[in-house]
Amino acid sequence: MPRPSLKDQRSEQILDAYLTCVAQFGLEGATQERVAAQAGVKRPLLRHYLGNRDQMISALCAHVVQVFDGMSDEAALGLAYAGSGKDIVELLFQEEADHDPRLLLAWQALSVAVGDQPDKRDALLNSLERFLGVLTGTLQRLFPKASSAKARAVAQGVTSILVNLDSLSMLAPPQSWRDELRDGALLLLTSMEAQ
Amino acid sequence: MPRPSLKDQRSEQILDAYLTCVAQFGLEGATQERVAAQAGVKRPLLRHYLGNRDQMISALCAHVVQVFDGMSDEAALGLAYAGSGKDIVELLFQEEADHDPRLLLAWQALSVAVGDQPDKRDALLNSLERFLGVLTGTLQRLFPKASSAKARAVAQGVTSILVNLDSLSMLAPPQSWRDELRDGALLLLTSMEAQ
DNA sequence: AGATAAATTGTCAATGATGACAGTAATTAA
DNA sequence: TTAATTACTGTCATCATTGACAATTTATCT
Repeated sequence: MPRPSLKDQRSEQILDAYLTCVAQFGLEGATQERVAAQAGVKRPLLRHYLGNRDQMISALCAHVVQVFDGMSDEAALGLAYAGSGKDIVELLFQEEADHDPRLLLAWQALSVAVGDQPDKRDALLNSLERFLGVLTGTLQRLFPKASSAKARAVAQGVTSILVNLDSLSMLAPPQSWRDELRDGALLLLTSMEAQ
Repeated sequence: MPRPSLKDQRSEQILDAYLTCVAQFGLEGATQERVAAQAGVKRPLLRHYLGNRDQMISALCAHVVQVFDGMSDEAALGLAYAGSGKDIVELLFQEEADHDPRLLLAWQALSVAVGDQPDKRDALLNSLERFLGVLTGTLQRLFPKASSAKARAVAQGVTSILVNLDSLSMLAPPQSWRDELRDGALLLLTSMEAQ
C-alpha cells in the first residue's frame, strides 16, 4: 500500500556524503548544507532520514565504525594469503587500489570530537581494536616464534604509519614521504624476524 | 607617549588559547567566543590583536609552526646526548614530562583544513620536515653504518607513532596501548642495528 | 480510481557566529 | 596637567546554521 521505503538506501547515501564532508572540513565544518549538496539532496531530507544534529553524529559514528569493520574484515581476507612482511606491506600500502583516506580522516575527526562520550568513544576504539587484532593475528601466524607482545607492538606501529599516511594525504606530501613511510612499515615488520 | 603595547604578549596568550580550542573542537569548532573564553578576554579583543577570521587562522598556523619548531629544537638538544635507540624512545615518549598533545592535534586539524592553501601547506610540511631532520640526523650519528634512506624511513615511522599517540589521547586509550606504541617505536629504532 | 504511507520540498523562526565601530579607560611622555 | 596612543568594552547589523512543520508529490495496493 505505502510507497516503498528508501530509508536504508538514502541513509547510506547521506551518511557517505557526511563522511566525505567530515573528512574534508571536520565535524563542525560539515554543515547540513554541505552534506546535502554532497549527497545531492535537499537539506530537510537529512533530518527526515537521520534526525537532528546529535542523531546525525551518532549515525555517522556507527557508519564509520561499520565501514571500518568492513575494511578490517576485507584486510583479514587478504592477509590470510600473506606469506611475509613484504606481502603485508604490499597489501596495506597498495596504491593502485582505490584506498581513499576519507575513512581514517573521518575516524580521527570523530575521535577528537566525541572522545568524551563513552559509548561513541568505545565504539571507535573497538573498531581500531578489530583492525589491530587482524594484523596481530597475521603476524602471530607468520612469526610464531615471536612473543605476542611483540606482534602487538609491531601491529600498533604499522597501524600508526597507515593512519599517518592518510592524515598527511591532505597536505599532498612528496611521493618520497610515502615511500619512506612504507619503508618504515616494512622495517618494522622485518623486525619480527629478529632474534 | 603612548601606552605600552601588549600586542606581543596578548597575541601569544590568545594564540595559545586558540591552539587549545582547535585541538579540542577542530578549526571550525574553535569559535571566537570559545577562544575568547579560553583566553580570558572579551571577543572584540581577538579582532583587535589578530584581525578577522582568516587572519586569525594565518596567525594560528604561524604560531603552531613556531611552537613545533621550538619543540624540534628542544628535541635536538636532548637527542644530542642520546646514545642508543632506547635513549631516543625515553626522551620522545617520556610521560613524567608535561608533553601535552595539543600541539600535534592542532597541527593535524590545520593540516586537513588549510591543506589546499599552498603557503600554509608548505609551512606545516616544513615544520614536520624539521622534526624529521632532527630525528634522522640523530639516527645517522648513532648508526653511521646504516644507509641514510633507512634512517629516514625509521624517522618517519617513529614520528608516525608519536603523532598517533597524541591523536589517540582524546580517546583515553588503555595504558597498554601506549606501552605497545612505545614498544613499536623501540622495535623500529632497534632495527637500525640490523645487518 | 482512490486510499495510504512514504518521499520530497518550501519556508519561517530561533539561535549562533562574525564583522564593524563607537566609545571608555588606562598609561606614558612632554 | 594634557596630549597621544593603546587597551578594552558595549552593541548592533548581517549572515550562517539549525529546528520545525506544513504542503506537495510519488509510488504501491485494493
